[in-house]
Amino acid sequence: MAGVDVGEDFLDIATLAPESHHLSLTRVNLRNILSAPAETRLDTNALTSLSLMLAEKVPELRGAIVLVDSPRWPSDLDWSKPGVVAATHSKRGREIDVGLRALVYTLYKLDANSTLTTLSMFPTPPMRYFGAHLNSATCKPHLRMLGQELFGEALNHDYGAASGGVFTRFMIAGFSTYRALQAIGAEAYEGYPDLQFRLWRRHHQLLSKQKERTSALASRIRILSALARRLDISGSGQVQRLDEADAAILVLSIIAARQYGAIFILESPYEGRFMVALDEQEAQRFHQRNACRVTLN
DNA sequence: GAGTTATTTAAAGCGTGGTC
DNA sequence: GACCACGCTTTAAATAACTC
Repeated sequence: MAGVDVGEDFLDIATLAPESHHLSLTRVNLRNILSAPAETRLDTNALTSLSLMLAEKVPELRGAIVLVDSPRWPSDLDWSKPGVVAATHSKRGREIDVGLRALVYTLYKLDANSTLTTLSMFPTPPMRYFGAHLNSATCKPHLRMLGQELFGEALNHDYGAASGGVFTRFMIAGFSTYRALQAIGAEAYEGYPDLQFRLWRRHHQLLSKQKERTSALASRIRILSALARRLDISGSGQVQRLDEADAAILVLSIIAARQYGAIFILESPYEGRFMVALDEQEAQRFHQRNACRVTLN
């Protein structure tokens, strides 16, 4: 079982091996795909380099269930088709996002005292956003290498100047991570650390990363430590970064949900699959135990 | 009460300014 | 020069606050 927090330059991976009671943290430097050994460079490519790096640095990932904090593909493309194919199933936003909002809204309606009110998610941008960033002269070399392999000839199109913020540019690394995980036999799901922290915080405060930057990490470490204690898992004390905390909550909340909560899987053939871990109380409100699969569309 | 406008929230990174 | 805090970038949706 593993959780992956995706950044432009790094993947932070939290793993818990079967029967193990220790959480391991690993940071993978994505810029290292530029320096693949010369003897293999001809036979290999950026996505293969990434999967080799993952398999070498985190061998437990082979055959693991992995939650990734990134969407699987641009919002206007169809994941079910090979290559770059425009999606036709949904014109307004992702089905996964709509499904998640409905889930959170239902939980709120079932408990008026719930602190879980609405769900704020940054929308996944369409292909033109990623195309414009990848075609920009200032694009980071390792992102360009990954992007060229992901999108191929679709990048020959003129997407205009890269506009807007760079918030969601990290998703190029996310799309690549799904491919690399697939290549090493991992079963990947999308996950959302902020939602998992809110669902598992119990009486602890969860402070905003944006507004209370200095206390945000401490508030997350308190939630992780409490959860790890309940599960009798060591190693949560290593968490020193927000990225590590995000990776750790993904894996710990899923393990906890398997023991005394419920797991929801939102599945869309066009967008991929999303996993949510519910704490005991929320699971009881839904009269759910173990896992529940919701097929979208 | 209906309609409009403002505010809030998530995501990662970059540039600036202050301190040591 | 290194390090840290801070403000800013985008989008969609829910809600709060406002006018008429």
